[in-house]
Amino acid sequence: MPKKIEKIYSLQEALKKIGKKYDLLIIDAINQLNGRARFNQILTAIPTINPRILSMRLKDMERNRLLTKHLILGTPIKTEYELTEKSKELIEIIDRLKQWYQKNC
Amino acid sequence: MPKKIEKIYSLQEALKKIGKKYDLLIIDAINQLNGRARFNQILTAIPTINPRILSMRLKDMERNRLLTKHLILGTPIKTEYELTEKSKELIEIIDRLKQWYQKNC
DNA sequence: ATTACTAACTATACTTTTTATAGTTTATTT
DNA sequence: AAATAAACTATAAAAAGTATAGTTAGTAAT
Repeated sequence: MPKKIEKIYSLQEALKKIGKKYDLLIIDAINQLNGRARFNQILTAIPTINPRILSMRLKDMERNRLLTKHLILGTPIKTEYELTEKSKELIEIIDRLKQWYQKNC
Repeated sequence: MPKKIEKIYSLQEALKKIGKKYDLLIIDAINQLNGRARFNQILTAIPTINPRILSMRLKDMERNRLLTKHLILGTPIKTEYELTEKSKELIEIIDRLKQWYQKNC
């Protein structure tokens, strides 16, 4: 997509990156867990998500550089997902969404 | 849901109101059309949406007081959808999302 | 008086996404 | 050898979204 047109659709494009049902919830959950969290911690923090979707979303968000995956060898092997600068910049937007809900709903 | 618990989940609850695929796009489209727009204008402004989904989303957003529906009698009969105060307060959040995309993607 | 036109939908069948639930893998501890 | 733990993966079913065509109501043109 050419640069000029990109600007027009940037909301649409932004939502392609973080507009799926659980994207912002995952970022928020990791943030509440100090910016770095394990698979099962995220699973517990979001009561309605199921492991299949979480796994798929994490993989996708890693590809989009919203998360960094860290393997912690040992037994059992552990994984940690860390927010990137890119996703940290969404925290403020997430907080505004919460404020909007508190005020209006 | 009790008030105390509500706060914890307010992102989840906020996304229930405006987290579906086209909700923010519809609000943005109407805003670009000066805060009030016709069905077919919105349909044209969002190239990928189809009339079935638009119709359903508009109905739902009206129920949630994100939009006000106005009937304009005449021939053919026209409808206009207007942003409410509640949805106007989302415009700033939408703009921040666009800025986030411009900066990071 | 039929035909055409327009806005705003609605119907139907199909595809994609998400859910629910159970099972797998790897490597210890007991 | 059996149990435990973390991080998934498999399968079938339900929900959401897509594509395309058709409906309704009321003029306006032929």
